[in-house]
Amino acid sequence: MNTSTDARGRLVAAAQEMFAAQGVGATSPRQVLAASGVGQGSLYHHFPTKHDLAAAAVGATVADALAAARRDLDDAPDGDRTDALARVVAYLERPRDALAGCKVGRLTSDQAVMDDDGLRDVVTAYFVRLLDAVAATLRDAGLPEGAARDRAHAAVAIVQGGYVLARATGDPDAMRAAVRGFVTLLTDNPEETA
Amino acid sequence: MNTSTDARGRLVAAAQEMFAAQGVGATSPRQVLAASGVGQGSLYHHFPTKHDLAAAAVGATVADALAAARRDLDDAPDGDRTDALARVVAYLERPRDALAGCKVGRLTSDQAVMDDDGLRDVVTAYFVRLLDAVAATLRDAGLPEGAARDRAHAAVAIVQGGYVLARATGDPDAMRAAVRGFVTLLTDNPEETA
DNA sequence: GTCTATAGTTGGATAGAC
DNA sequence: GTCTATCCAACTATAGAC
Repeated sequence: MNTSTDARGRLVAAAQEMFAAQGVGATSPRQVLAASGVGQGSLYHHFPTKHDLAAAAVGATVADALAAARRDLDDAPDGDRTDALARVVAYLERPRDALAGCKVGRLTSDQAVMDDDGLRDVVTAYFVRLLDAVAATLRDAGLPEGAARDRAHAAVAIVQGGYVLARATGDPDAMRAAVRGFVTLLTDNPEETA
Repeated sequence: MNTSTDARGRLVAAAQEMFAAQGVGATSPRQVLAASGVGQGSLYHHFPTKHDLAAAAVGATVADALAAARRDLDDAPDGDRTDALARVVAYLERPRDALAGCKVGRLTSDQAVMDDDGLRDVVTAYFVRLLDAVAATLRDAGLPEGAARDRAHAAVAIVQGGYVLARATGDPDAMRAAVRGFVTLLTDNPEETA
């Protein structure tokens, strides 16, 4: 892994950027190639098919996204009950490029991803782990299992739906309004029902 | 409008179905043509370009979706305060084909739609009107302007995000869990803050 | 490991007969 | 208004020189 790592790395980085901007299906290997600055032979040497390139790029993007979420959610070393709900709120309110859409969530309506078992599984794993992490934090906040899972689903849905609203209306404030509406309800109801 | 209406209608219906299933960008005029059963000449007679076909199909899909939402939200002829919140809950809990994704929401990550001013405007108008309708119903329920708008954004985001979660996890219950988590909070907090 | 050249397919769109 | 035949560009991928 000397000069080859560089070409490979540049290809993956370029692919991540283009996939985020315009989706996997709509991005051709040729475009990635042009953006990365490497030659055509290099691309097909490191990634024999488009699937291989997509797997590397999507895997890297998912790993980044999950790490970012965990930085918000797993902040406290001990189980601090009062702080746990604040960590979920911090996750919800983290500044996001709303008009760009979620790099991972957008893949769920990308035909090229959902038709490929390997890629779809990576996306599935991301959301399963994210939901688990949010639910665990809500249990730390004192919520019973059922309510924690339901509210975790709601929290992640708010973020994903916020992206959709922002893109649809062309207004980043649409996402912030959705988060605000949900956070107000969430923080006023910290621990009843299931 | 005699036999031509039939061919045109079948083309639009086929396009709506295929766009919903696999997106606009991923659907070729040739596929629509094959699914509709009409000949190639017919397609290009009624719709000179793919844009024209997409505009007709997306317009029809958006009109259907908005009408469905209004059936849930505008149910009462007078301003029934206690009933209004129930109408929003009915909108949220309406059975949906969660694994298929939202026919309109998915368009927001479709490059072919967002790059086309005409198509994007149709999608934007749908969400603006939907948000207005939900917010109006929440004001009927007694919420002040600011809270009504924020919670309307949250409600629509829950539905859109619910679709994303269901598709991502391959589990229709993921959407139901998100709706349940939100509805529980919403119905316990009918009218404070802004 | 990287390059240029090119194969084979499908994309969107048009021509011209009927 | 509808048909078949066809054009050209872009796509994914391969071949073979360096």
